[in-house]
Amino acid sequence: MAKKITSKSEDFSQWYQDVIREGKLADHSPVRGSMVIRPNGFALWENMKEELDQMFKDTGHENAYFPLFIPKSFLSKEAQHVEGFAKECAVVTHSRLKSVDGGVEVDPESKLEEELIVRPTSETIIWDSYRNWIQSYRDLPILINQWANVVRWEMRTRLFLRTMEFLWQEGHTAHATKEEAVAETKQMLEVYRTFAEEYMAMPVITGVKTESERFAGAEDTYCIETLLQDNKALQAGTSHFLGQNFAKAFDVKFQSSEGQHEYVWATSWGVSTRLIGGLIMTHSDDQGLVLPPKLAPNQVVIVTIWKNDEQKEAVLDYCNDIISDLKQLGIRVKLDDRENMSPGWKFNEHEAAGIPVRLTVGPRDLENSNVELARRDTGDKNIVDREGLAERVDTLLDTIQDELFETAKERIQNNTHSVDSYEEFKEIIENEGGFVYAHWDGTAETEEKIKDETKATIRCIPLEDGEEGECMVTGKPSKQKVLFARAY
RNA sequence: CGGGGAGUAGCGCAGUCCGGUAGCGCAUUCGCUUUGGGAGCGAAGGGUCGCAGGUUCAAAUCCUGUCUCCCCGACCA
Repeated sequence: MAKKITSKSEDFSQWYQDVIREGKLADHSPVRGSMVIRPNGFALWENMKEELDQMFKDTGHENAYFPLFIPKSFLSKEAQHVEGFAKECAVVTHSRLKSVDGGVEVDPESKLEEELIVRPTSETIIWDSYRNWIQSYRDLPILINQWANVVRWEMRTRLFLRTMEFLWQEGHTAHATKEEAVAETKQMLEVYRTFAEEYMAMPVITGVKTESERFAGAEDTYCIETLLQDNKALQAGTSHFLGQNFAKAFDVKFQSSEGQHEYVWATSWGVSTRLIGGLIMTHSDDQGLVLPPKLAPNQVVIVTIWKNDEQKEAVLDYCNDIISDLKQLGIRVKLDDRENMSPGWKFNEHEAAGIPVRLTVGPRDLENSNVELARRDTGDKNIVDREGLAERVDTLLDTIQDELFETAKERIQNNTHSVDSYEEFKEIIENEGGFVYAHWDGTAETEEKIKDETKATIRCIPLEDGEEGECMVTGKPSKQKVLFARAY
C-alpha cells in the first residue's frame, strides 16, 4: 500500500498538507495563497457556520450584509486601524480591460476616481452605515453579524490557517454604554469558547491580548488560544472592545435619555475558516482527518459488501433498515454502495475524510444479525448486534465527541509549563514548545525582547487572576503569569 | 523580501549532468474476473515538456531572460 500521508513525526507541515489533500478539503488555487474549498471542506464549514449562527441568534444578533468594496478614504479615518491593515490590502484601481493582440490588458482610461479597497475587515464600511442608523439611545444596541469573505494580502500563507482570501463571520455591535459593550465583548468570547470546546472538541485558553498583539483600532482584544499537535499556538477567535474609536472616526453619536449627545461604544468579533486548520491540527492522525461527531458532515458511513445480485439486494435492504433507524435519531449517515471499488479502498478513503463511525455490512453480517462497527478516532473495530444498533451508535458518537475533547485537553495540559526563570523558559520554548506561563513586567520592550530572542509571543493574559511575582527577564513586579508560546 | 525546491498527460513523478522517436505509476474509458483493509488480466484514450528569445542539422535537455507555485524564515487582527 502506497503511503499517501506523511507521518506527523516525520514532517508536520507536510502531514498537514497531505491530510487536507487526502481528506479532499481544499486545493491550492492558481493564485498564490488562495484556495479552492472542496465539498468536504465546505460541508464542514457549513456545519460550523450553522451552529455558530444559531448561537449568535440566541444571543440576540441578526445577520446583514455589507459591501465587499470600501472607499480608500474610509480606511484612513481611524489612525490605528489604517496602520494595522494598510500593508495588506488589495486595491481596485480600474474598472475594465481591453483586448490587445489576442490578450487583455487594463484599460488606462478606466482608472477610478477613488480607488476601492477589498475589505480586509468591515468596521469602516459598517460604521459608515451605523452613523445613518443611530440618532437616539432608542436605536441602540445594534447587534449585527455578517458572514462574508475578506482579503488580506499576506506574505506567508498556509491552507486554512492563513489564506489571502478567507471566509469568516464578523459581528459588529453598537452600544449606549461602555459597560454594555464590554459585556458584549466578553459574552461573544464565551460563545467562541463554548463553540470551540463543545463542538470542535478543541480546548482553548481565554484571555486578553497585550497592546502589541491587539486588533488595530481596539481598546482590548479578547481571544481564545489553543495549542496544536506540533506544540505551536493558534489564535482561534477574537472579540474586540473597540471603545469609542470608530464612533469618533465616523462621527456616530446618539442622544441619551438625558438629552446629551454621546459617542457610541463598539465591539467586533470574528472567527474564520482558520478554525478548520485548528480542527485538523487538533485531532487528526497519520491516517488522515479526525472529525468531532457534532461537526462531521457525515457521522456514519456504511460500506457494503456482496458477491452477487441476490446478496446485493439483501445487503441493501438490511442497510436501508439501519439507515432509517439512524436517521430517526437524527444521525447523519451515508451509504457507500459503490461497486468496482474494494472495501479496503473505501475504508481508507473514509478514514482520510474523518468520518467518525464506519459500519461494514456484508453477507456474514446478515447471517448473524450483526454489523462490523469501527471507530475512526481510536481505530477500534468490533462486531456488534444489529439489535439496538442505532442507540449504540448514538451513544458512541457522544462518547467520541467527549473523548476527543478529553484527549486534546490532556495533550495540552501535558504540554503546558509554568516557569520562573528566563533560562528555563528559553529551554522549554526551544526544545519542547507548548504553552509556557511566566511572569512579565507588562512592558512592550520586554515582550519584544522575548520575541526576538525566542520567537515566543504572549498569546494572552489569562482572564483568571494569578499570583503576583517578578518578571522572568527584568525582575520587575508582575501581577500574574501570562501565557507564552510560539504561534502560527 | 531572504534561503531552498518545483513547473513534462487529470494527479504524482522519471528523463535534463552527457541534445537524437516523450516515458513510468496512479487515475480515466471498454471487456472479463473480483469485493471482509488501497483487486487482477487484457485493450484504449490522453502532451504546444510554464513562457519568450538564442545556439544547433536537431532542444524537455545547452545559454539568456522572464513568470508562477510550494516549503522554511522575516512579516502578520
